[in-house]
This record gives sequence, structure tokens and C-alpha cells, in this order.
Amino acid sequence: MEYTISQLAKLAGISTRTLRYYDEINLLKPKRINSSGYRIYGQEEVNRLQQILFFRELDVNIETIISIMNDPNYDSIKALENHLIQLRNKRSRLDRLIESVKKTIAHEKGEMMMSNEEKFEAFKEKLIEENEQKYGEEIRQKYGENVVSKSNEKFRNMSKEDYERFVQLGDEILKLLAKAYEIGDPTSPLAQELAAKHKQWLTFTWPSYSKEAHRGLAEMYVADERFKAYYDQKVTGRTEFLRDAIIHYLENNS
Amino acid sequence: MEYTISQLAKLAGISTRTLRYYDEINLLKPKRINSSGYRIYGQEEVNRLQQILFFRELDVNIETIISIMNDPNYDSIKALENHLIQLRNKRSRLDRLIESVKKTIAHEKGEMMMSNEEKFEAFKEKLIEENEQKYGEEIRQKYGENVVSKSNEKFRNMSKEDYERFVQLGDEILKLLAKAYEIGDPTSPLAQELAAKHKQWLTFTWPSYSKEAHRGLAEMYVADERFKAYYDQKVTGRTEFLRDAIIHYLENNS
DNA sequence: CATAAAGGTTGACGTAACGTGAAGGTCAAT
DNA sequence: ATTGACCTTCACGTTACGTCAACCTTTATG
Repeated sequence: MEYTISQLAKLAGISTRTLRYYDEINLLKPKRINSSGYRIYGQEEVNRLQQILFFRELDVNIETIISIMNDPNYDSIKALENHLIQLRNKRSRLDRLIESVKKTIAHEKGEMMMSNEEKFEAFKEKLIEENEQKYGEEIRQKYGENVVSKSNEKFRNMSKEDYERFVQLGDEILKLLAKAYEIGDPTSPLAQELAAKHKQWLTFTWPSYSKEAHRGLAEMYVADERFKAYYDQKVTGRTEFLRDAIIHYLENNS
Repeated sequence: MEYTISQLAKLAGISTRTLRYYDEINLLKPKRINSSGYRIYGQEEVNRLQQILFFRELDVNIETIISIMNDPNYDSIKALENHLIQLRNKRSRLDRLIESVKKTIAHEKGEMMMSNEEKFEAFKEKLIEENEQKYGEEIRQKYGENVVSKSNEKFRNMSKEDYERFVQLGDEILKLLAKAYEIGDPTSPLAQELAAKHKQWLTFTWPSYSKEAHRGLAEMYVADERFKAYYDQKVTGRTEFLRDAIIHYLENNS
């Protein structure tokens, strides 16, 4: 099957100018030029054009497309598999944007709080992905996966991180408490680690930390049956153990 | 809240050049210019910028954004609802592209036939709209919204939301305290609202709530100078006031 | 207290990926 | 022989900023 320039343009849904431009920059040369100087494209060019459009779809700039596709090591199947990943990323970003719009609507209607940071959260993640798409493709083809994903982590939202650490700390405390209680000694290293974590946990939510308040809270835990219910989930005595560990900790750390 | 140009740029994840450009073309003017000629942006400008970025996300050209947003009939909620539709269209186009890549991979591996027309089908936007209208819901159910990832998303949003409400509550408490203290009566409705908020704030981080613990904490606030430093930020006596309000609250609510 | 670093300002030219004529040759059908 | 659809090569225009340069302000530091 052979195509003139406008036939191919129509097939692919692009302009003839674009095809001439791709010719000019040596991204997509016609299969041959006929006797009157017309560009004629063949099956190979059709396939190559499709690949080009996939890259373009992912906002890879043309210079990069050229260098990737002209590389003798270029593997079209690997490239396509890479596209799949990128397209899915794009889609999940769209999902986030959709959620963001919904939230903004609710916010405008006064139904919901939305911080200024949150207002741009979904866009910012776009930044990461655009960076991904600009350099990710190239880097990934050359150095493989994990270099890329590591550098992305930097951009993560701080306050969310904080919250997650906070929740996780709460979890760790429960588990540590179970373990340390097994040992039985509130002055054991494990029990002291427990107390330290508990202090950390407190500093997340208390405006300021003081030994007295910490001690007071520990006593309160024991006195209040609801706290006991929480800490004693399986084995009774754990709340008292926690208190003792905290008191020992407070007495032995400046 | 006021922002300098780079603070706003950082918040929104765009460049300062972009903000200067938006100023130049009268798309987003700073709230005011300070004595040294610096651009200062306020809350209204933050909101407007978010709206601008939504339009930009949908590839609306700037001239159009200007004319839309400067229209006296501009309705931001309607615009947002429109964005939702557009974003969903974009997503279903992405879904088609993903299917197309999968098919192309199979085709390249010789596992499947693919016509030249089919190769470019997904790139074209018209088809998408037709498909949206024909199969809209069905497609979305099948390919669009991965149920698992979506519910994960919601969970993430929830916990994030919780965190922000928590932080904001802390803020509100400080402001309420200032106001209620002006009135001077710990039994006043405002002071009681304060106590209720304080309870709410506690339930965010305490595994369970009890009156005894709440009261204990209120006493502790007064006893500990660090807490006092926090609550008495400008005027001394506020911590005691807070305690009294809480105690009254606890005694008069079941 | 000087000075460097960081962040602000206004020009003004650069850029990517084509769009948009102009001026003219080619081809199938009337 | 003419019309109109398609092709060619210049060559300049466009959008939404990027990127200096030259200079002023504010904040941090030896």
C-alpha cells in the first residue's frame, strides 16, 4: 500500500505540513520521491509514524524522539511497553485532577475545606510526570527502572508524609508494646524504644512537649478504662507496662 | 495569606516567568505592588490561578481563557463542571490509547492483525466523543475506572483530608480562644464552642476519648509552662480560661 | 558593618513544532 | 484548454513561555 502525503495525513489525522516537517528534520522520510517530486510513503513509514505519534502523545520532544528512534538499539516492543506505563501514569493523574475538580466544586459551594496546597496538588504531580516524560523515557531506556523512580520520591507532599508517619507510629507503638511486654521489663531497651516512640508520637500533635505532660498522660492512660481498652487489646497489664516504661524513660533521659 | 511571586509559583508548581507573563497579558494581576515594586498576591489570586491552570490543563489557549474568565457572566462552578466532562473525555481517550498500544504490541509480536486505519484510530478525538456517547458508561465501567485503585485513591484523600481538618481545627481553636477570652465568660456560648472544638481536636489523635482524660489535659495545660506559652501567645490568662471553659463544658454535657 | 547571597524588577531576544500564505508545477476530469 | 484538486519549496508568523542581562532590595553571615 502506498500513500501520497495527504492520504497519509488523513489516515493518521495530522496535517501535511507536519509530514513535510518530519521529512525536513529527518524524523520520517518518504519511501521514495516520484517523477514529479511528490512524496510517496509505504507500509514501513506508516508503522514508524504510528510510533512517532505515541511518543508525541507522551510529550516527548521531537529531538528526543529522533535520537531514540534512530538508535541502532531501538526496540519498538520495549518502547511500546514503556508507553503503556506512561499512559497509565497519565491516566491516574487525570483521575487525581478529576477528584480535584470535584473537591473544588464542593469547596466553592462551601461544603468543604480545601487548603491552598491542596488546590494545586493534582497539578504538581503533573510536574513530576512531565519530568518523567521528558527525561524518563530516555533514562529508562538507557539505565533501567529504579534510577528514575527514586528521584521522583523527592517531590512527595510533606504534610501527607507527616500524617502517614504519625499513623504508622501509632501502629508501631502497639506492636512494640506487645513485644516489650513479652520480655516483661519496663527498663529493657525495647521498652525504652517504645517510650521514645511514644514521645515522638506525642510531639506530632501536642503544641509542645514536656516531661510532666508526658508523665501525666501515662498516668491517665492507666486511670482511664477506655485507654486501657485500647492498649490492653489482647493482654491486660500492657497499659501499666507502657506507663512504667515511659516513667523510666523520663527519669533516665535529659 | 499573602504570597510573593516565587512563593506563589512554588505553591502552584509553575515558574515566576509564567506569573509575570500572566500579569503582562492581564490574565492574573497581583493584588498589589509593595513599596519596592514587588508583586504581592492574595487569596483571590490563588483561587483564580487554580482556575487558570484547570483551563490550561485542557489545552484552552490563553486568549480564550482571558475572554472566558473576564466575562461578567463567568460562572466558576459551571466552568468546573465543564472541566469534569472534558477531563473524563480525555481519560477515555487515554483508555483507547492504552488499548491501542496493547494491540500494537500483539501486532508487532505477530499475534494479531491490525489494519492501518486501526493503528491511528485512538489518536483521533472525534471518535472518542462518539464512543463516549454510544458506550460512555459501559466503557468507563470496563476500562475507565479501575475499582481497586479508585477506592485506594479515596482512602488516601480521606486520610489527607482528616489531617488537614485536624491542623485547621488547631488553628480555629487558637482563634476562638482569643475571641472567647475577650468576652471573658468561660460559660458563654463561644467558650463552649471552643471546648467542643477542643474535644473534637482531641478525638483526632487520642485512641479514645474520655471526660476524665480531657479534664486532666486541661489541668495539665495550666500546670505546664510550655503549654501556657502556646496558648497564652499574646495575652496571659488564656490557658486558664481554656481550662475553665473545658471544665464547664464537661460538667454540662452528657 | 560590610558584604555576599537570595530574590525582586524590567527589557529583549530565543524556542519548539508546526500554521499559514505566496508562487508555482502536476494531474484527472470536464 | 481549462478548472480545480494536489503537489512542491521558500519564508515568515505564532504561542506560551525560557533564558539571559543589567540592575535594585532584603536577608543572612563573617
